[in-house]
Amino acid sequence: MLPAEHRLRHRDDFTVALKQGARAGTRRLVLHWAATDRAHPTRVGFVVSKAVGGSVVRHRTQRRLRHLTADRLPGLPADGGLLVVRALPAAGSATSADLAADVDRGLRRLGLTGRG
RNA sequence: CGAGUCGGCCGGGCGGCCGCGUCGGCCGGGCCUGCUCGCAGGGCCGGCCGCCGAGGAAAGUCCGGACUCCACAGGGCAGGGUGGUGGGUAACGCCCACCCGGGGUGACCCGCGGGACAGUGCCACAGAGAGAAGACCGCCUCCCCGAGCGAUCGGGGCGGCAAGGGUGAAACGGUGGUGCAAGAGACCACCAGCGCACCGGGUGACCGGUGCGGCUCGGCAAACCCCACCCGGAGCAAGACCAGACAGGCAGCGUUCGAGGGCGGCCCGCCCGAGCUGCCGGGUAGGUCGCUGGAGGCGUGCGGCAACGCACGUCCUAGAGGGAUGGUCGCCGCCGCUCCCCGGAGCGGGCACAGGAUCCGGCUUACAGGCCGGCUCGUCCA
Repeated sequence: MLPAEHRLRHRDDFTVALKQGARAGTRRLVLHWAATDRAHPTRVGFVVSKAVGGSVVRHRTQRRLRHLTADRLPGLPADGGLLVVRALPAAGSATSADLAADVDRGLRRLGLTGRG
């Protein structure tokens, strides 16, 4: 799991990131980013709908995304924000390398690569 | 050896590295409590090490229980469920054995298997008639008309009949005889079937036998219904506790002449009872427990046809909370494709169905590939 302080847990937070945040789409993913003024570490959540696949496929996809995102967590802005990684149907049949490339591409478009 | 049938089991294996989660240990930091004042205990954060870490269906959420709360879990109605018999079990709609009916040469398989003389209802199409039913074709006596010498034939009518034909999933017994104008359980014999009595076997469903009776009145209960038995309700987001935040106001009903409540409905009984309801305003996303050791797995022995039970020994095997299993590499097994020196090489996100969420017992559904065993039939050999 992600450390508790980095977990996005409440439905309202998801809504804010999805509806009000900046968006960057790739073939397999859509990343949503909403900067907040709260003094709270950056929180990350995942959305993997049934369109991606069955229960096994959905869980595997979310695990891959969580590990990929956890590796990149130190590079994200430290002053707080909400990041939601949403999986598109193509994510279910993608390789881990493909997903990693899409995560990096999405973060770059949102201007989140590298601390600072 | 071939064909078949039933049952049990596995469901990729081994290893390296990085990462994740529970638990345990060690080290460091800071916090709280206690006192004999430098030690003990508790929990928090970080690092390192070690153990363990999804399934046979974890699934569908269809039954049954454990557990929790509703004071107790009471009666009746309504409602729901089950439905051959006996047993197993905590319990079941599950399992085992047997009975009955049907299928198969057989092993074996299939059956939502109580009641249709308690009542009501339905039986499409076809058909005259679908139930105290019915007469279309048909068969027959008699009467009338016509033809013929006549036997007889044709047409019509009052009646009788239900054997033969025809319809249908189904038409109220079957075969042979007596009988008759023609016929018919009208009567007789045997058989089938129904009912009753007795005898024998079985715990029982039921089976076998003997005698008698009236000769016989279909099907559907997954139509209503009747009978027997079972079911109080809600569910781990149950529920218990800790910490913390806030702000109340107005209206209605009520405090022994009692509001309201007792978690699906109604009535009764019993119990709790000083608050309850509506509107406006305000607050709330924290933590701990429940939470995994159990009707538990495995082995041996005993009882039982079996399901299963008992005794002894032995083992400990996930516990999250937006939810831990991901990535990568090597070797092997199986599969597919390509290549050729016919045995290897190369390629491949190939290797099913599928991911725990309180826990068990079942059922049902999905499933690549594979292993083991019992039994039956056929063929061949001894």
